[in-house]
Amino acid sequence: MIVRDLRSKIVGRRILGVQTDWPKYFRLPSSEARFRACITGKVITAVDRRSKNVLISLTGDYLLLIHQKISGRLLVGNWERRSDSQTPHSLWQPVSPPRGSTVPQGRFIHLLFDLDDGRQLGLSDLRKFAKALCGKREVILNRPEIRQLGPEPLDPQFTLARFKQLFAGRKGRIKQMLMNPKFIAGIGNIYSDEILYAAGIHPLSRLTKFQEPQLKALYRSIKTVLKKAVRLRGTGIVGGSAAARAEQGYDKVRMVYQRRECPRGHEIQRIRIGGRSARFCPVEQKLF
DNA sequence: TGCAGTGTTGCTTC
DNA sequence: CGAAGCAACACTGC
Repeated sequence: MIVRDLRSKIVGRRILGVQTDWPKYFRLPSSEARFRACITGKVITAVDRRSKNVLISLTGDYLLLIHQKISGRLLVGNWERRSDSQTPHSLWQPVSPPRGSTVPQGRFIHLLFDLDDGRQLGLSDLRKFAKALCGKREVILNRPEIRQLGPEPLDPQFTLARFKQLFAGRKGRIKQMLMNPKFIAGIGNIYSDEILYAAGIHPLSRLTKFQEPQLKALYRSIKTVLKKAVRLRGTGIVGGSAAARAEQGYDKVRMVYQRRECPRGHEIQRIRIGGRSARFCPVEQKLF
C-alpha cells in the first residue's frame, strides 16, 4: 500500500498489540518481547517514506521503520487465525467482508499490528525478507540504511545540478548506479529499466562516458517516469496474480519491463547486470 | 517436472 | 575503499 493511503487510514490510531509468525522481522529491538514493548500503546502520529523505508511516527518520539523489501505489502484490514490445519501460506486469513466491500489482498500475512479502531495493519510478505525496527526517532534515523541514503529523486531540491554532481569521480554501469540507494533513493529494478528506456540509454553505459545530453535525458526521465508511477499508484508485485497487478496502474504503461517488445515493435533483450536482470531495447537505447 | 527468475538490501570476501 | 557474489525465502511461470 502506498504511503499516502496508509497515512489516511492509520494516523491517529493507537497500536494495541503485535502478532507475528516470523520473529526474525524484528531487527531492533531484536527480541519479540522487546519489540512488542516498544510498540504497544503508542499512537501513530505520521506516516512518511524515505527511499523504500516506511517510517511510522509514534508518540513519545518513537519511530517504527518497516522495509517491505521484494515481496512485502502493507495493508489495512482484518485478518483472523485460520481454522483449517493444513498450514498453507500463513496463520491468518482475511476476515470475509460484507458483500460489496473490498477484500484485503494478501494471502501471505506474517506480521499484524492491532489498531484501536478494530482494524489491523498487516504485512503480506511471501518471501519473508521484510524487516521492522522500533526505537527513538533519532536512533532510527541515524542508522546507516537511512543516514547513507542518496537524494530523493522527486524532491524539488534534486536539481539537474545536484544530479550531475553525483557522477563526479564515479565509475561503473548506469543501471547499477540508478539502483544504488546511496546514489539515488528509491529506484529499483523496474523503474531503472523504464527510466533508461525513456532516456534512450543502454543499461551497460559507463558513468565516465556521460556528457551533458545524456545527463539531461536521464535526469528528465527519472522525474517523468517516477511521477507517472506515483500518479498511477505503482507497479504490481512480481509473481502476484494478474488481477492484483491490474489494480496497479503502472503495469499498463511499462515500456520494457516484462514485455516482449518495446512500443516501437523491437524485441526486448534481457541481460544480467550485477546479479539483476536488465531489460532494454537494443535498437533505441544507445551504449555510451 | 525442474529450475530460473523474482518492487531489495546487506554481509562476506577479495 | 570498491565491486562481486550470494544469502535471506517461497512461489510462479516457462
